[in-house]
Amino acid sequence: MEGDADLSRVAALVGDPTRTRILLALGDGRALPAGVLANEAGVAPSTISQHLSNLVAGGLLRVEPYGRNRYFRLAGPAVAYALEALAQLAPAVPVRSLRDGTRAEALRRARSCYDHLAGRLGVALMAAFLKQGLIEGGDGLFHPEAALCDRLAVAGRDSGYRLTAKGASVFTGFGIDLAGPHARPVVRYCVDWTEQQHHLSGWLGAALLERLLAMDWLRRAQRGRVVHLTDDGRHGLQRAFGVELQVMSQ
Amino acid sequence: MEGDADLSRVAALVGDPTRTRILLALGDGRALPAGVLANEAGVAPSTISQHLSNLVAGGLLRVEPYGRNRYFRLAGPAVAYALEALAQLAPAVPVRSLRDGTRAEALRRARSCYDHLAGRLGVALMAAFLKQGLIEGGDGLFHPEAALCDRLAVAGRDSGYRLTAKGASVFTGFGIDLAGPHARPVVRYCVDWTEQQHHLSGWLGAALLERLLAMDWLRRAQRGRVVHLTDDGRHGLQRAFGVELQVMSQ
DNA sequence: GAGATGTTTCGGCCGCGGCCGAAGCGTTGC
DNA sequence: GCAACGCTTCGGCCGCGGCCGAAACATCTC
Repeated sequence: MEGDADLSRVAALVGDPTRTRILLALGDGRALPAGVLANEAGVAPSTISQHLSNLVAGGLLRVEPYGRNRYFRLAGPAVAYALEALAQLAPAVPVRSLRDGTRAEALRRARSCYDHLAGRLGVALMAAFLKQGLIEGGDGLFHPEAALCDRLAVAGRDSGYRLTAKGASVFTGFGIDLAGPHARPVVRYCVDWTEQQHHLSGWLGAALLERLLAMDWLRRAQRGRVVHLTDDGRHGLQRAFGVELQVMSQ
Repeated sequence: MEGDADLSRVAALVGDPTRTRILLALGDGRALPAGVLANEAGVAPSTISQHLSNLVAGGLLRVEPYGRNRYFRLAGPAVAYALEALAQLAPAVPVRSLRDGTRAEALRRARSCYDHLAGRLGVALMAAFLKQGLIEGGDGLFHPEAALCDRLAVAGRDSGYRLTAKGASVFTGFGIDLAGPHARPVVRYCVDWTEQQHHLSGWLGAALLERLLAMDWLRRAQRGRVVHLTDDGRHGLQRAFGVELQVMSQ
């Protein structure tokens, strides 16, 4: 009979308007520094700081210090699920909650993360690249900066993954020009927030997304970070990289 | 940008310890009067009344007046899902949340509702009885008292379902003695809370559960309302009533 | 080092909201 | 009818917690 106390404490954390704004701002898995969140929530830095420390103490947020900034993000998919479940209960417009439900699903399916692919599609591509031997490595260690996605790419360290000779040839054949120096590491990875697995980022990740959009294998949604896989794209990715995509269309 | 206000309002409703106790007390779909809830939560009647009216206004609870009592229950499965999702976030013991998860699943699968069967098993049985012509009728109208399960069986009105001649014969052959007067209607139904479909209650519902336990086709869990279907039970129910039970074992 | 920027800690103000007891209203039962 | 019971409404008390500004702390830049 102590579970109720925990439950209400967690719910009370979500139940403050300012904290709700914080959680929703981080709802898609981004990591944002305290100052940005203060601005977004419309409260003083001191206030946001207290809220953030409460949310971290309550296990809803994780904090990743980086330089003089501290980046906050949702502690995991379970937090987002809880937010979705609560949003279902909000009266508001039932139509909107339905549309938002499909939008959330689309976001989980395939989205852009800064400048590269994320979601189930991003994870599936990364898995295919490894299986086909286009990329190798991955030391299994936890690289904290990877969780921040490309946001901090310039400052990042070795990702643990390397492009293979076969990979260089295949990607070149795919229309991606690998020659010349690049301002940032060619191969990096992020821990995909919804899938909890790696997806490709770095220079190659960005070039790949750009190329897929140019070929019309992917299309950006009008608003937001969702991308849609076209029929050409589904067939093409399977032929080019052996990607197995179940119900990935649309 | 008004969704956050709704979300935080709902979360704030859950985020009070007393209200959490109310919600958890109703967590399995029961309907309880205000006085019982006041007792359970340990607050004065006036206090519980305010909480209950807030919860109803917030769409988390439904109220069903009956006589001089007012019965409260969760507004729907979505509320229970949200509570489960929040409970997942409660730090506590991660082991416990896993066990509770399987317990919640078992509860959804098959449970006793007062003195008869509910959950997926109860709904599947009801469907089989209708399909086999053991019971007929069901006028499709909403009978509010049905939602209260057998708690109010004595005071209930006509359920809309009738036992057929074939049904009388089959149930008699199954070892249920239908002869003689019964203190309450033989056939009644409840709106199953997790499945949102009808399951059998009334005198027959109680007699059936009793018989299934006696035959060791069902076993009660040590604690709580969960019942487990034995292997004999799964095969027996399929043979006797043509019940299709997919992954119902254990 | 000095200054700029980002973040946290502290102290104090203030309002929201939970709590109770008393009184009011509706239903049931004799 | 009157009494008992269940629940709600009202008024008032009180404490928790969100809010801010000021100051301290940490980190990067020059």
